[in-house]
Amino acid sequence: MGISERKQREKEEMRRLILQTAMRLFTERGFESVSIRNIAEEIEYSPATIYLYFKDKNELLHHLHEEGFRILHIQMQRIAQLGDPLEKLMALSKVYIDFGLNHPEMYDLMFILNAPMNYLEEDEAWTEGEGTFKFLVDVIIACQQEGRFAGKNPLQLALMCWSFVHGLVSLEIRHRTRVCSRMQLPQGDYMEMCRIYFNETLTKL
Amino acid sequence: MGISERKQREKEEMRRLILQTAMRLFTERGFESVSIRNIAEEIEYSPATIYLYFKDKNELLHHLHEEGFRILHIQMQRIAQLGDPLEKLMALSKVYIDFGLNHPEMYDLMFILNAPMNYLEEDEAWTEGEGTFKFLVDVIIACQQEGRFAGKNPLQLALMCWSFVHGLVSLEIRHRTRVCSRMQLPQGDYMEMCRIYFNETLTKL
DNA sequence: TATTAAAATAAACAGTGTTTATTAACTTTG
DNA sequence: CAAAGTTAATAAACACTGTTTATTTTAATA
Repeated sequence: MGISERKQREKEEMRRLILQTAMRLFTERGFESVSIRNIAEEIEYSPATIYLYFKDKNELLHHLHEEGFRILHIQMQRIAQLGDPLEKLMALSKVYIDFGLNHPEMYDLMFILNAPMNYLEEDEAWTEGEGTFKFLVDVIIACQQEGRFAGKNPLQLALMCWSFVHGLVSLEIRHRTRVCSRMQLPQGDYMEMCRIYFNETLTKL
Repeated sequence: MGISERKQREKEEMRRLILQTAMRLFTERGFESVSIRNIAEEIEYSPATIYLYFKDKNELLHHLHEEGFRILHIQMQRIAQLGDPLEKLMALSKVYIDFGLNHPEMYDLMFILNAPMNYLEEDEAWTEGEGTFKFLVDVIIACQQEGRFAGKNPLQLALMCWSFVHGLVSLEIRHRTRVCSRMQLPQGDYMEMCRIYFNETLTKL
């Protein structure tokens, strides 16, 4: 009997419709301006219906944050084709920064907002973040196999690199780089800073 | 006639009472769990009274964020007494990171949350942030006067340093360093990372 | 077709930031 | 001192929020 299979399929389609609509509204209006009611209205269902497909708003946001990681990982795939590990590191940071600046709402959800983390249990792993982090660690280990960053803990170096680019993106997204706009610092020249960081400083290790 | 002066003083006292109570509740329970009604209840006034002293919640949060900068600046004063500019840079980053980790709610408000920025007009300066940033820039210029970081834009270097430490603190505060807890990276060894960043890499410029 | 199971919803609950009309308190003036 | 005027405080409402429960509608099975 294919009915239960069709129902399963319809349920899955509904979940995707909700997620898709939510994603569109969030990126259009921002997270602070979209409610469960707004999403329900957009898909022409009652608010309570959404709770038949998602436990609460945190679960919904967690799923959207997973979707964000899928998009980021697609961008990251291209880096694997590069030869030089240090070039990989530069390219990875460019992909990361571009992603953050081009999809600020998505980046917010993935790396700044509490909601998707609140969905996780106390000791539950943040698998999406771990996957991305491991990608960075592997690039750094590849650098070390070429003799760079000798004797340094690759995890520590990875966290340092991540902190640097996350700092740049999150200060920008949350409008703290306003301090620079009054000064003569050329705005948005993030890759130049990455070049200094990776090519001129980190490589000296 | 000292009556209007007394009234002025009472108004100021009330403002301070509200701010003080708000600060206490926010640091106790976190920003997401404290409402205007909670603050009003705590000081035994009606919610509407708070709106006689502050235009809206953004203004209240902006004032609290100013208070946070005052606390941070007090910590930063001690650095002026140090001789070596590079030591100053290290000490400054330590003060900044310690502040963030010891006062996560305050740091959140100052460098992550949108609210205090939303209070500012479109083209209005973020004076608190600029003051702190300028302090960092001056330390870096002092380093350059000793021959370090030759030919580099001090503002750019300042943003790089800030991004690095902000990245560390904000990833920690928003629970993204969870990715490290599963791996063998020693948690919370932020000053070691700063040492590598400032002493082993930046100084090579 | 009647019964059973599933899906969707209306309505309510408890909360939020904020505004308005009303009351209470105090200051100034006649 | 009492009346008028001014300021401070509030009760109540508005338009929201996330979420739950009891009810109704829809669809599948017997």
